[in-house]
Amino acid sequence: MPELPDVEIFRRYVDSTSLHREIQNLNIYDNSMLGDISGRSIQMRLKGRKLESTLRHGKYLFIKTNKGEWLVLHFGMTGYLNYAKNGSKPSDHLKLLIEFNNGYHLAYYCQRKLGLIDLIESTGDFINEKELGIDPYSEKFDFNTYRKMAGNSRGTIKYFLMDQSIMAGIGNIYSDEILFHAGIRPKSKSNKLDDHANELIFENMNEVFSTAIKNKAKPDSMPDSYLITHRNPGEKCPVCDGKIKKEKVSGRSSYYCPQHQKLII
DNA sequence: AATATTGTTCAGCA
DNA sequence: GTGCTGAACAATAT
Repeated sequence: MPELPDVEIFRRYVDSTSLHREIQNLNIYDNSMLGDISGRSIQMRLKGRKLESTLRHGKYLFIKTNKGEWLVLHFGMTGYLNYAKNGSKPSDHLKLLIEFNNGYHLAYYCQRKLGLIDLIESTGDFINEKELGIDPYSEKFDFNTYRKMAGNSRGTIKYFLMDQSIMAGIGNIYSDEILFHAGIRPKSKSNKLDDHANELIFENMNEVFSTAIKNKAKPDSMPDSYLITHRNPGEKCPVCDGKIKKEKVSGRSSYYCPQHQKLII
């Protein structure tokens, strides 16, 4: 489920646990998740180094080493991090283990192996190669930029929000959440939305991100007025009298409330 | 036993 | 080129 807010939580987690300590040992347990580099090479290049800072773009987490290289982590659908004492029993699906010289380690788990572990020289080049669009949770992102992009897109608003080459970071869960609060149905046409509708989406996008991040991106900690814990067909809408509906949009199961979310075509 | 999850990438079609 | 669908990738739950 790791989308923008989840990865932002991971980023802060690394910041508060794993920076400025020497890497004593590093192991990779699955070569199928590597980018254009061998596990051995990552190990050799990171041993004895320190992690210095972090950066997030969309659903990607970049961790800079004191050599200037960046460790890249993508979490696919099931990836997560855990910082713990060495020797503590590792869970299943351990893919990467970074042991520090203070007796603790940072572990990366990924059950369904759809993530990525990589080591790169330049985050800018990486973002270009992956054709990632602008990160919607950044200073540079303003309403005018958003409005222009939405107006130029001919597909559904759901497709637009989830297209990583337009904006990077929004997935199935949070696109539904944003549209739920904006009161617009997922199948609405992106370029048919007027300024008011676009403003609603833009505002709620920020609201949803900051709320999710504030609550550590844990579904159970989110306000009850959020869709995230009510993603069941037929369940009562948490903000009106409607009933939650499920519909395939852009290849994904999309949940919305037909009562308070308007279809704009 | 089939289906549904979750995200990315790619093939194929209009 | 754009929009969109469906498949593949993996592993698990219902």
